[in-house]
Amino acid sequence: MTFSEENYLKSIYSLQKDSPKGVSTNVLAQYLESKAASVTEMIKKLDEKGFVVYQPYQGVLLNKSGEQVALKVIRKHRLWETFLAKKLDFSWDEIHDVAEQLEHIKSDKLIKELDRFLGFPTHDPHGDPIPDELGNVIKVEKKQVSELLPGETGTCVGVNDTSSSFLQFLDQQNIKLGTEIKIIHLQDFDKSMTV
Amino acid sequence: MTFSEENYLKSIYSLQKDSPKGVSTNVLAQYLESKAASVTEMIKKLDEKGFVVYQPYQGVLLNKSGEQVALKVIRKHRLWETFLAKKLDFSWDEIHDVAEQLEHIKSDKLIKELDRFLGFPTHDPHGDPIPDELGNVIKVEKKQVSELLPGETGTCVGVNDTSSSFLQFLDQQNIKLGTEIKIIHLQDFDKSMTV
DNA sequence: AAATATATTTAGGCAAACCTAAAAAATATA
DNA sequence: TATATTTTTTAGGTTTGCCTAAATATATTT
Repeated sequence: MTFSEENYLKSIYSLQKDSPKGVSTNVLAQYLESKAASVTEMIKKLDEKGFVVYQPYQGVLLNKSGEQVALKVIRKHRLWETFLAKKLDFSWDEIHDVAEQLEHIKSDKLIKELDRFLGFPTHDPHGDPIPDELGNVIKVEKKQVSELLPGETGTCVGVNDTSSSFLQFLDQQNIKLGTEIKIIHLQDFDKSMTV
Repeated sequence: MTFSEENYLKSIYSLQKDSPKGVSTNVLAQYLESKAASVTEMIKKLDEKGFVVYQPYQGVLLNKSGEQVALKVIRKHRLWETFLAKKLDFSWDEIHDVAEQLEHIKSDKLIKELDRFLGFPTHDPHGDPIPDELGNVIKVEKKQVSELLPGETGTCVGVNDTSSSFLQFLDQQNIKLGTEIKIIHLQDFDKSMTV
């Protein structure tokens, strides 16, 4: 399993939730910052190897085996993100790029020991659940801040926009994971305030 | 700088101590478990890029720039080995293969933070010195156990043979880093005993 | 010094992963 | 439905890093 193959499987995993009939070549290419022709080539190979189901012009979906690989990579990614944030003083917006590299390290013992060292965390610093060794993922009910009404309160469990600028903005506002957010007033043009 | 290029520079660094006039193509090929033709190709590229001095048929040596890269990779390798051994319960003989992968992760902040997290270690679990950020390496006077005379005492600071079987043998004999070794009796056929 | 042996380089190939440009299929529009 | 547009695939190239086999240079023997 090469780095590139792992990245394809991980990307298909993320994208197939929104396109359950098949992830299109173009969408995948854009997500991977690659070209459609490269994607066609790779998913044909992944199909031959038995990780995905690919039907020309119909898009691609993971099968059981591909999903297990994707979940293992995601597990590693999120464990490393947790390590970087909790043990190494990395800030929210710095962990992703490094975890993107660390997730490809091959060593079952390493995953196991890292998990133990971190105290078997269930969620990463972005609030996303960490799949367990068997590939099971805990689902959390999430609401968008925009869905909250004035007076309502929620706990920040994650973010959708992971751009550096947005994460830095949150740090500046002292909004972290677990921070309670209360909508004090809602302007007509959608303006909310935090407590 | 690719993984492969880093491995070449690291290998040349290790080998050039014993062949200060130039590391031969064949020796390098054997060390890297590769073939002479592949080595010739790569060192020509590294020469063009300005990391080594290569003269056909005369072998290859690192220049300043190549040495700095090699030392940085070695620094990362040894910091990761320290991490695996001290924080993740990896045994002496298990750390090398994983560190071999981790040493190629690219992030200056990661090295810095890992160093701090480990308490700025000066030596790795094998007793080898960890180069500092500037590439300076502490030299330790080492003696071979075979150079000690009966009655003399020394402290174990490292091993030369890093094979699994030998490291397991040492574990079994309860010989660790820092273990004091005293030669009690020396048989004619070179047989020593520990205290 | 000539012949043989060894080490090194050159030449030509291969697989992975990417690319552009052209062809073909699917979808949308008139 | 026929035409135009978009999406996807195919065909042909490129780079990196590896290989084998053949050619060439160096080293060792005799």
